[in-house]
Amino acid sequence: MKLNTKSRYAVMALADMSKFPINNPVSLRDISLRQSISLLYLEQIFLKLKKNEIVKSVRGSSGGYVLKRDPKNIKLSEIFQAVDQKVKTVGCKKDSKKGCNGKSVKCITHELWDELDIYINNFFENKNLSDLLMTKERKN
Amino acid sequence: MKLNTKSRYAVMALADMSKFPINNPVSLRDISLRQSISLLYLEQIFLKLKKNEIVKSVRGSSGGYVLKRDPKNIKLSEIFQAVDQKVKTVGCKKDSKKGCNGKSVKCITHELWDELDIYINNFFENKNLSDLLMTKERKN
DNA sequence: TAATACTTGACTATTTTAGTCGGGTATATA
DNA sequence: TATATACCCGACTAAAATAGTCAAGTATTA
Repeated sequence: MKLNTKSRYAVMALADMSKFPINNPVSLRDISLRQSISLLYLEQIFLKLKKNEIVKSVRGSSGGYVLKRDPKNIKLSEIFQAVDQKVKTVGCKKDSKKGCNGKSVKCITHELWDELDIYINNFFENKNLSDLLMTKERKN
Repeated sequence: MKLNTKSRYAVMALADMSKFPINNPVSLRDISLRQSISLLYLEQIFLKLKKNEIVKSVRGSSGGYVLKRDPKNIKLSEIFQAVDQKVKTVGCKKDSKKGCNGKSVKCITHELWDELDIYINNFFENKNLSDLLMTKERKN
């Protein structure tokens, strides 16, 4: 059970941005340097974040990306969805009336995986970007 | 974020076994047929479960595998550990005093991933094999 | 007009996953 | 005691997913 780098980097990059005054464009180059994430990879990730209305872009020199909303209003679950990281622990379809793996009955552990999905999603639903910063501040 | 088949099959197979009287060897062939899991793959999985003292084997004709403990006392977290499925959502080492990715500081989201790991592990710590069967019975 | 920075699709190497294969050994029962 | 059943185990492999890179742009500002 592992998180992929895309989601991890997305959260890291957005957390990085949150530390700067809103409306102040932050360039991917800077994020790349500060967080040690490949610039080219970041570009890929931010396109998705943009499409999903989490950030907006400011083109041209001294441009960059800007959070589209207050960090308080950006849930981690949104970020994950944006970068295609579904939290879907197994193949058999969630809530499917039909069975799993083409059979006519639900697999014996079906309810368990459904429950797990909900449980994990819940974690991300209840955390927003500003929560991350607060934790950080308390510690240092 | 996805569960691998090894852990899923392990739980499915053990849940299947739990339905039979304890001390009655259940053959992998039967589990394979009932749960539609490749026999050869099951063998791989059960070797691990055996090494980790979750089942014991009865060799020879009319042999099979037997749960080593009451289903009530087999936590899902044990099963996951047995089949090498660490719940470790990211690369940076849990609780590491040093930084992440070879840097001297913790990555900005480090605490978050630690928290997530604990959260998920908690789910598996608090569920045992017999819980699965009970859910099943309530529903049918 | 040069430099900065976003835009986009296609491509690729690496790693992980999900198995299979082959050749065993042990034991019950006919 | 033969034989079928069932566990044992390491090595191998195809396919999919991941984690990026590359090339060739466009927009904007200093």
